[in-house]
Amino acid sequence: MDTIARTPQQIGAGIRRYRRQKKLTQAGLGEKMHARQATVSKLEAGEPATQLRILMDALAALDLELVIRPRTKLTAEAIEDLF
Amino acid sequence: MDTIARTPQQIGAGIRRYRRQKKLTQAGLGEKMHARQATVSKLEAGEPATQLRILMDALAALDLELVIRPRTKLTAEAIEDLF
DNA sequence: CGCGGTTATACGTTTTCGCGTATATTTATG
DNA sequence: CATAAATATACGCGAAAACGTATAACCGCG
Repeated sequence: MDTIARTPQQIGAGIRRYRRQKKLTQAGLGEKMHARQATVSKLEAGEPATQLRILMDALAALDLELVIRPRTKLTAEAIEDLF
Repeated sequence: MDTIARTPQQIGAGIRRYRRQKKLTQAGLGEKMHARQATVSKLEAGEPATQLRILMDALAALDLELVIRPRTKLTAEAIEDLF
């Protein structure tokens, strides 16, 4: 399932979901992307000052990609995803 | 058209494309998102250490959103977009 | 319960942001 | 061309990340 993100928190939540799907720990992901477990923790927590490099490294390590697109109207279903 | 991004450079290029579509200058976008023109410039240049907050503020100001999804195979068309 | 694995947090250091301010450089337009 | 507008770059500063290392808090499972 694709994840819509409009805030750093939502990005973090998405990363976490995909990481768990792949049965990886934060430490395991950290190793793949050459970052510390603590850094992965902050990324997933949605720390707004996290650097883009960290995000992109995580996405690459999880074989994910970003799409930038015009904001969609929120469907009832999408609203559910916010929680 | 949606933009696929796997690197900070591609994110920057996407932002720039959407900004121009909206007939905004870097300074104009900067004002909307409470950042300096110089900061917008670095974001669009794909500076990897740009902070997530800056990216999300820019997306919000441009009425855009992110989607996180598994990497797609590159179609011939998508490969064109890389250049 | 108790424990092993996972995740959150801490401290000191190095690195780098984004800021204000200012200017160089590039690009568009008359 | 000339000139204005837009974009890239510079310097010094304060704030905060990511780092190594370590430990505390949490969570599932026997």
